Amino acid sequence: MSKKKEQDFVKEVTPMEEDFARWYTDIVLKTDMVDYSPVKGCMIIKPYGYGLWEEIVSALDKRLKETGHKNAYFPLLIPESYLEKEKDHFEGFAPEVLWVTHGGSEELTERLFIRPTSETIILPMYSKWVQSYRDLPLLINQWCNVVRWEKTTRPFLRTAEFLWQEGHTLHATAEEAEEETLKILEIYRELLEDELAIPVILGVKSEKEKFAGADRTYTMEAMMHDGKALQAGTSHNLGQNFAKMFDVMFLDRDGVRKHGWSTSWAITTRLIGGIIMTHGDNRGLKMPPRVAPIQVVILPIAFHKEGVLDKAYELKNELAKDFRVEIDSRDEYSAGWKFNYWEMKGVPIRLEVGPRDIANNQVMAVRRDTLEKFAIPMDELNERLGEILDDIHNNMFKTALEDREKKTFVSNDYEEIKDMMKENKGFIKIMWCGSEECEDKLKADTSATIRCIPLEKEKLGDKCAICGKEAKHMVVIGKAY
RNA sequence: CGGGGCAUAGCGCAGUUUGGUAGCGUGCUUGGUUCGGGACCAAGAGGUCGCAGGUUCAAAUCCUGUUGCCCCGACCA
Repeated sequence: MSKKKEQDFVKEVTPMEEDFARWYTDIVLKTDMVDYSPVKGCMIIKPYGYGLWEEIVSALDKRLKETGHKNAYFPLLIPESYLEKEKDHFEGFAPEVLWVTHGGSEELTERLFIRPTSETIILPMYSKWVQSYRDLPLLINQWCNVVRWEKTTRPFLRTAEFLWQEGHTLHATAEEAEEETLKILEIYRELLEDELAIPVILGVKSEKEKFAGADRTYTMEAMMHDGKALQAGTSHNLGQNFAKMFDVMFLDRDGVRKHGWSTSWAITTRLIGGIIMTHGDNRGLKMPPRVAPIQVVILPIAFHKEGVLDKAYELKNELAKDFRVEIDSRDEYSAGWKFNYWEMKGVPIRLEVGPRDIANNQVMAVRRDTLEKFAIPMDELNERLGEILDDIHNNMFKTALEDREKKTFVSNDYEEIKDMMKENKGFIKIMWCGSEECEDKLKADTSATIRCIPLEKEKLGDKCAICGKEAKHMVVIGKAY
């Protein structure tokens, strides 16, 4: 299809080559995922955006339950006095904490803050609940909202209030805590790659980039269309740091009272931004089939003609047994308009049913990922659609992976690294000595950061690309959201 | 938090320079004709010009303040 013609179809969306940020905003608003709210940085997640979140939630929640985690709910408000014990950790969050000072017109005797994360309220509870090694491990997760009073906000990517899950576990040994941290990282990888079709690089954060109060932060990093990195989820091994802060102790087999070993881990509504910026194109969204709120949309064609509408609804009922399906029988829009509308919404498969199809006992199908159009015999429909959805998933993953590979470079020449980052080409794999000085220098010179030290090690040389001293790790660097 | 831009009908914009009856496109409503890649005709509805002060006979337009949104940087999931 010609450029010009393609433009006409999607006149509501700014092309991403022209202005990536604007493209993102257009998509997010015009596909009815969010709206702005009267409070800065707070977004309204509309049904189509929330439907996607619900699918993400259910895919992850299922996996967490299968691995023995239980959901609970802790309060939104935390008393100020709970901060005393964790001053260092809290300093990281202090500038973006929102305070509650009044109940009605009366000033509270003690200020409350709205959770930016819940370690502060959860760990003190654990210290009350845990007495013996027999109480461990404690594997709790909560789905909730948190508030971080951010200055610069963008829908999904950075909002003052966002939805997430935060897991908080407690273990009897360091080994178990480390094992848990890695197990969660693997679950997150499955969620991203097998459900959202987003390829990720698993790795460890540098000392500088890790969560305040963690011994070790594992991360998964994804690459967006513009070559920037999105931290898509983190899993922290907190060691005994928080247990010591909040006196979380248990009596072990050997009769000795010990501090527990804790972990925490989270994914957020930011993943929706990741889906948009990994898969979207100038026609709009491409929903990964396994979490798409609508997997199949049926468009009855020329449905004033006898039998068409009945057939379309009959089809819908049949498909609803296996898929999330919707029918668009609005009379006030033309077929062509609806094609573009549902493509912008990113629905993976569109089915057209018209008089000609009914006569041939078939439907016409169009894939959102390839825009291929083909006929499917009516009696094979459910089976074939299942296969096609899988194929769309695989194709989207493959395309995203190829895109990332294309924008991933290797360099050990600092001048070249600076030049490449100036053009924001994507990720660069470099060797690093491990010093914070080099990390700071890189950031000052290029505004890129060390995204992670990948779990898959590679040796690209002996010397740090920044200072030339002996290298310790291969790291992936990039500009981040 | 620094630097820049914007705010007028649901959405996109003109009008602001030079103060003087609130406009256009699209969408919306009603009726009709259409219907396999953004259809057409006709008639309608819709606005305290972001908010608060000020100047003036008169303010969308000039002045002051303020809020929100967007973009680029520093901090963060």
